[in-house]
Amino acid sequence: MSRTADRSAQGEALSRAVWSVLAGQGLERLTVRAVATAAGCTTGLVMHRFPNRQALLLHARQLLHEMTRARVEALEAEAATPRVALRAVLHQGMALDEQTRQEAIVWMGFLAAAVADDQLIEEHRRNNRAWRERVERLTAAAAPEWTAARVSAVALALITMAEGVAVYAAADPAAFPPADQESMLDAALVAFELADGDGEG
Amino acid sequence: MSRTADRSAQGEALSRAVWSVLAGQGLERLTVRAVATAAGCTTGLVMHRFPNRQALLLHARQLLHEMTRARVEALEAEAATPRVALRAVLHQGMALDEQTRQEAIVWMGFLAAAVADDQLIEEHRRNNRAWRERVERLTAAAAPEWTAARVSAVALALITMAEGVAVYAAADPAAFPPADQESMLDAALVAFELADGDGEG
DNA sequence: CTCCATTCGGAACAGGTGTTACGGTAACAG
DNA sequence: CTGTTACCGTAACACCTGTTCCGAATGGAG
Repeated sequence: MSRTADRSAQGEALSRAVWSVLAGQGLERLTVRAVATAAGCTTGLVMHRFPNRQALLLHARQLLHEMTRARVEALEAEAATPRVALRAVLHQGMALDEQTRQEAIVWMGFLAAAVADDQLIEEHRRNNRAWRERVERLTAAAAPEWTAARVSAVALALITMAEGVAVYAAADPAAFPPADQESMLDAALVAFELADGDGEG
Repeated sequence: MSRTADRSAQGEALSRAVWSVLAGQGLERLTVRAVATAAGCTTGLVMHRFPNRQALLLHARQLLHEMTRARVEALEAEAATPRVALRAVLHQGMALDEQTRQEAIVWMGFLAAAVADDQLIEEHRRNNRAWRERVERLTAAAAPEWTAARVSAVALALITMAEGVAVYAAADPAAFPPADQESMLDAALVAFELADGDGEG
């Protein structure tokens, strides 16, 4: 049965085409024809894979989440300590190279599209809450003596900082070079007493 | 000469209509007709006030910046100490009520639109750099003994945190209530030793 | 009042949009 | 080989987009 494999492979290719258009031309030019051109096919194929444009966007959004989730879990698994894991997970969310910069633009494009799309906003909220819980869990593991309230506040600060700087750097890479982002992250981890090397008790 | 006053008043009314559509219907439905409907006029008036849609969006973007700048400068002027000013300026940037929540959505919408619009992205970068310089100046005043590098890193952390949480809360108000945002901000200010009441030397 | 300039509503236009339906074609079963 | 089936490119469809343009109001000047 190579048919289902082909179908899912095509779905992934089309989702990547959605990301490509979203990153390169913006939400306003994210048309079915632009996606088809980016994927090297025609609108016919697109509309045979997905019932409509909304479903195409939703699938691309879900696949983006799934890929970042896999990447983050790999980083978490190979980290020696919770603090290393926390830093690695936050680090990968910033816009440090062209790849992550485009991801930030795409993430923002989906968020802007979600304003008028119930399914997309629901997907965003589900993913975002899972993301928050992950960072809260890592923060709690990195500072076991903290209260739940402090864990929540600090985790929220770290999350919004990483996502915020990713969006900032995506929109103005020259003004927010990777070194600035990293020194910001490390300054925050030190300030919150979450840097590797701090006492943990 | 009530004509120029009328013109600028109409320009402002149309810009507010742009914000309204952007906040309520999203970037994809931000059409000239939708703006005209929101402003209670026809497309004819819109196209007589602005040469094209791009100029309309740019004016709305500039007006948004001008209003937030005025609000921030008023907060800064009435603050007793640099630390109070810093907190107030960061505080107003979060999404704590319906007004600021919509502003965050509009800000994000403009940013998403700027991906394919050279003038909008230039405007965003100019405004963003001015914003960064303002917070760096406030941070330096709040912690005079710091090095420029530390001021820059901490200011960037505070900026991205406030803007990031605004976007998060705008997209999911139930998950990020004002209390969470404020405790996050205060936790960060305490951690960076910028809270009112800390020693300043 | 007339005359004129300005303003703006509304229709019209060309082009682009999402979506549908029709044919051809390639692969596979017999 | 033939017949069938799934697949997908192509061309249409109706609608919506930004923009242009014409004519009708409006209001002040002489």
